[in-house]
Amino acid sequence: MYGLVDCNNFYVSCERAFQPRLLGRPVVVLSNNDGCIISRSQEAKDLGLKMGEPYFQVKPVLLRHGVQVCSSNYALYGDMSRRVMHYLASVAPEIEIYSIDECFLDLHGLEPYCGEFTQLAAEWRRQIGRRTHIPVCIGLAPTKTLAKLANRLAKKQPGGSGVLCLDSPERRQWALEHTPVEDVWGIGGQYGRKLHEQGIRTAAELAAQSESWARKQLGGVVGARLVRELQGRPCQGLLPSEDGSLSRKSIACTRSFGEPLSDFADLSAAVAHFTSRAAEKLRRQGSAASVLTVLLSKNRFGPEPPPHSRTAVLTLPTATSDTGELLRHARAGLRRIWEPGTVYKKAGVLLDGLETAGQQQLLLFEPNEQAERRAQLMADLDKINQRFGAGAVRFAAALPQKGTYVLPWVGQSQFQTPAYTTVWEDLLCIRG
DNA sequence: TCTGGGGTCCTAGGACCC
DNA sequence: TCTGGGGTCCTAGGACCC
Repeated sequence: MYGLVDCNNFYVSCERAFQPRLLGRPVVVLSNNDGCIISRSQEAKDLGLKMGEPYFQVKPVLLRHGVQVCSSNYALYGDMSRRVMHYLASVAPEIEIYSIDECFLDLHGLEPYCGEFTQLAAEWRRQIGRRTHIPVCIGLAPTKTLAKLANRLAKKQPGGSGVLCLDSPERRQWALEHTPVEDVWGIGGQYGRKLHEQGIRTAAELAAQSESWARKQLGGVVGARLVRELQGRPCQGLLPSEDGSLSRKSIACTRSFGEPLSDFADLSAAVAHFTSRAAEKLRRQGSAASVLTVLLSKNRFGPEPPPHSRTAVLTLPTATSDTGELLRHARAGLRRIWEPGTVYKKAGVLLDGLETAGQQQLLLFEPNEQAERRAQLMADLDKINQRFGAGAVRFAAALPQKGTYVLPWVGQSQFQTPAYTTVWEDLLCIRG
């Protein structure tokens, strides 16, 4: 049996956990620079507000209905996510953290120790609510795809228990018949339209197709796997990891600017900042990168025809996780694509060709003191920043100009809430 | 005026090589 | 009129997921 735990309207729920006055009211959370709506409470959904809608377009609607607006607060969401995942990892045999607000559970082998999966999941759900104030729903089924489907139905039952277990063929058939085909995991807009044209409207009708048909219609092996999983035959297990956190094949740090930038100096500082952040993520998962991509984008909504972005892909002489070295390559990449007089709206750094860190040193015949000292320096840097806050110690290349700490690429977050759980100064104060 | 970020996987044309 | 074939890399983009 597989489980899928999904935090309901996660970002909004995190804000509500520390601001109970937001309960029962329409709330939305905005993306970077207060750009788009990325999380909505049920009340906000009921007003017809859509995922990804630009804030400036729906502002009148938000005002009219008194919708509470929050800028995104990733320090808070990341920490709340860790708490939920940590609890699940302590009670389930295996977990796979699928995203910041979702994780798969592998419950195989647990059957002898629990009478009813439904009761067990309901207890986990209750515990998560008690410990974090984050509401979750749990779907249980013999495959990951069916667990996703069960979760979706659990969420839709008004006043339901928040748990749905598809442990019999009859329940699975019922669930498939009550799921529109476009809501199946892996069916997006394109495939959804295509299936409707062929008269396939529900997950049940899709599950009734043959594997060879799916192979032809839905992108080869991926489609065949999807149909098998809907039929209750598992073809994907949990992805392996030490603690549930997936080891990524690529790591990115990209950002739209608050104000458009043109100067090489500004863009260089922004790219250096993104490189530093990406390098930190890289070291956190114990990897080294052998390919670095620098990305510059113009305004993709502007009147200019595409292309709107340029990339420079650099193959590094050896895989590295050293911020200093990555900064050198990033700067060289930026030089290659930057054009004077061009107005840019976004930049980014992507790290690919990831290997396990340390491996590449085995290629050397003698121990490399220099490399060891650099590795120690990076470890110390990460330790200091973990203790005193991100960016407490930085490379000078990631500073905008001598003596200033104003980052020209950082935009407005008008409705920022405190980082309640990760910054001492932001700790919630309750007066008795 | 303002329209996110981080992933995975795939496609397709052109350059270049054998 | 006819004018190789196959491989890799580079670049830009699409589809899908959260």
